[in-house]
Amino acid sequence: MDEQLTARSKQILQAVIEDYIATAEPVGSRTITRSHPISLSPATVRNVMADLEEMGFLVSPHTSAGRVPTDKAYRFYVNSILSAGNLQQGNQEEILKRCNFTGKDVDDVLKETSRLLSATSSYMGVVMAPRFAAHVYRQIEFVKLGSHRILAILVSQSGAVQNRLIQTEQEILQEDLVRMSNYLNELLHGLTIAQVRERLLQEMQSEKARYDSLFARALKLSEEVLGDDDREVFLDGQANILDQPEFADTAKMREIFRAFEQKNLLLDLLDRSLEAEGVQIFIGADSPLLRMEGMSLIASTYMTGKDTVGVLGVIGPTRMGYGKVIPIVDYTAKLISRLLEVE
Amino acid sequence: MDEQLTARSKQILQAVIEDYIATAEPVGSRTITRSHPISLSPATVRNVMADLEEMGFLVSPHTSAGRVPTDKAYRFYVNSILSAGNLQQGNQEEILKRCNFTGKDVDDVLKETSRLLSATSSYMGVVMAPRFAAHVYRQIEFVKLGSHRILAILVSQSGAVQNRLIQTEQEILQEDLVRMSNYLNELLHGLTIAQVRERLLQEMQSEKARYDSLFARALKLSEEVLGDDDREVFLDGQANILDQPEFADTAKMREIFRAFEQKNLLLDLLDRSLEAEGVQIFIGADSPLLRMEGMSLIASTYMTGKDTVGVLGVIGPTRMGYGKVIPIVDYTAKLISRLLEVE
DNA sequence: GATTAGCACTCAAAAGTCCAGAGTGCTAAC
DNA sequence: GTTAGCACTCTGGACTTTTGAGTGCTAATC
Repeated sequence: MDEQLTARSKQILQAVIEDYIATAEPVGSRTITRSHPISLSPATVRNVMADLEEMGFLVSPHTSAGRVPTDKAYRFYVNSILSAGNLQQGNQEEILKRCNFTGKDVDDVLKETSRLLSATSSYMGVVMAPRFAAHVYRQIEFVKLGSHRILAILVSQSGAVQNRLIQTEQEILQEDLVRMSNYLNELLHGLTIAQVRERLLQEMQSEKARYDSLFARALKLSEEVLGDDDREVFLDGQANILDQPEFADTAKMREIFRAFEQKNLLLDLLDRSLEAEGVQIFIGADSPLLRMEGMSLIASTYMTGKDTVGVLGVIGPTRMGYGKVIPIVDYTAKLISRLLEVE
Repeated sequence: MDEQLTARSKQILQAVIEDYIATAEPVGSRTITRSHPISLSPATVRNVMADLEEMGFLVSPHTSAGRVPTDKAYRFYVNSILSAGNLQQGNQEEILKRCNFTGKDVDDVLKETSRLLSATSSYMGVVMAPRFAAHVYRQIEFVKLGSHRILAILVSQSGAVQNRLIQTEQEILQEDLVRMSNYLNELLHGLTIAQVRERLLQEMQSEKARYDSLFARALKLSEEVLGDDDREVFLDGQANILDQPEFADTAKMREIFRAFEQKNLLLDLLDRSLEAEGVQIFIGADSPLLRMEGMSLIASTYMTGKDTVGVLGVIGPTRMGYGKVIPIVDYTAKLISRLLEVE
């Protein structure tokens, strides 16, 4: 990947990228020599830039404008320049100061986290909730609301709650409901929700279900609570991208908002980041969603205990303050992991 | 309010408003005579329009543009022209087709409703959830997750669920938790959450709390679940307003998004609609939020049984298709009321 | 007396023109 | 290898012109 760039080219590439990140304007040879401590004349810089353009790191929007970094340049920047230690520190206090998670349930915490990410990065914050299936079963509870209406509440070990309103055909007695949940709590204790699902299927075919109709009905009810398992995504700070000059044009903006309205595109992207651990960076063409809109994603997985369960991150323009945002995402992911572990 | 407009002026005012709603361009005398079946010459229409301007129903952005309806005109339109029966029907099938509420809990239903409203109106849909305090207490449940971690779950009669993670200082035994919830369920049965709150305060001062420490602790725990009672607001379809030509300019757009990011402004506005029953219309200057952004709100209260509990509605530009949206809001409110009643 | 035709006038938006500035590539000198 | 110099290019902003929709007024008409 290193493609033998000389130290000088690297330095100049870095200068171009950082100027562009700061101004969102194509940057020219002159500007660089002024704003960076490079003891070269503009003419020399021009030569180097021409080479970099040749190699595909830069493009000029038209003959006589400055040059703009390509996705390839950003990738190189992130991998070879930033990782060499140019990451900024010191947002940790800000993050800690902003987060108040006390007494919230898991979903609220994650929602709050997306807000936190967007506020500290000033781009969009995104959090994908753990797949419910990954949680460990803790308890099921049936609350009778009316003669034919039951509220089923499923609680996981980590405190996530899923509830569902169920209309029943026959009336079920309160005491039967209690017996049912006792059945189930014993049967399902310690399994993950995914395992629970399998187990229910098994049991429904079992001898016991055949002669014990109450048991059978219990299985059926509990299956309903497990019904859907769409992952939730929390997205916050859309308004932030309005401030990015590259999206000033209305048509562009509309496209972006429309794209992010469909959370499934976003889900696909986040799903991919689940595959590897730690911080990952998707730049432009890495994903259909991002490519179209000229955006990047900095994502990190987070865990409960030792299981990777979800992804959180920041979405911004490719021209994003990577040096600042990467540590933010990294730190936040660790914070959430720690939080979920204690729980 | 009728301010003696002649039938002809009314007709012309209506024409101006409807043209403007359709095109978002100032409308001139010529345009009207062409697009409406009015057997008058442009010159005559001009005279009438001049009168209407005098009366404050129209303004011209500048000398030689057409004219634009004022808020006053919209109000007149909504009250005196539309209510005379120009409401369109026939969105009911679309609404019914789009809504799938089966098996969702209350919050999900309301969220889905805001989506429904925005999709059918093509403006923004907004739903304010019932104040939790208005719900009737049904049951409280404590689930022990760890030695010092308890999940408290509060269920209302209508199936709304509120849960809270609580860190305790001393460990509480499972069986004590069961006794606690039994206490509370008996004590609080049939009260509204608001009453529950008062009752808890009373009880905490009582004799019993003084000598029965378990009881006292139960009270304290349950108080925590009641902690916050911020009303939830679901807002959907922000992207829709991007399509409105009057907001094409980026600065305007940004303003709007920022304004709606702070849900408290929205809450204030919606709170006001709670005061009266049925469909209400706020146009521009009626509210600080709307005035600034040139928007209107069509809202309706909805109920559970016979209690007004929440508000839902549509927010769009003042130049909004009132004739279409009013019935949508009305019908949706009734739909939700019916749904919550059965529950 | 209400309605209409005619006309001079106004103004904003669109199209056209011009200019300055930033930038480039190339060549020749250092 | 580096740099100075120069001719060339292109965009964006300022300024002007044109166009067209619309107005208000007056005088003629129904």
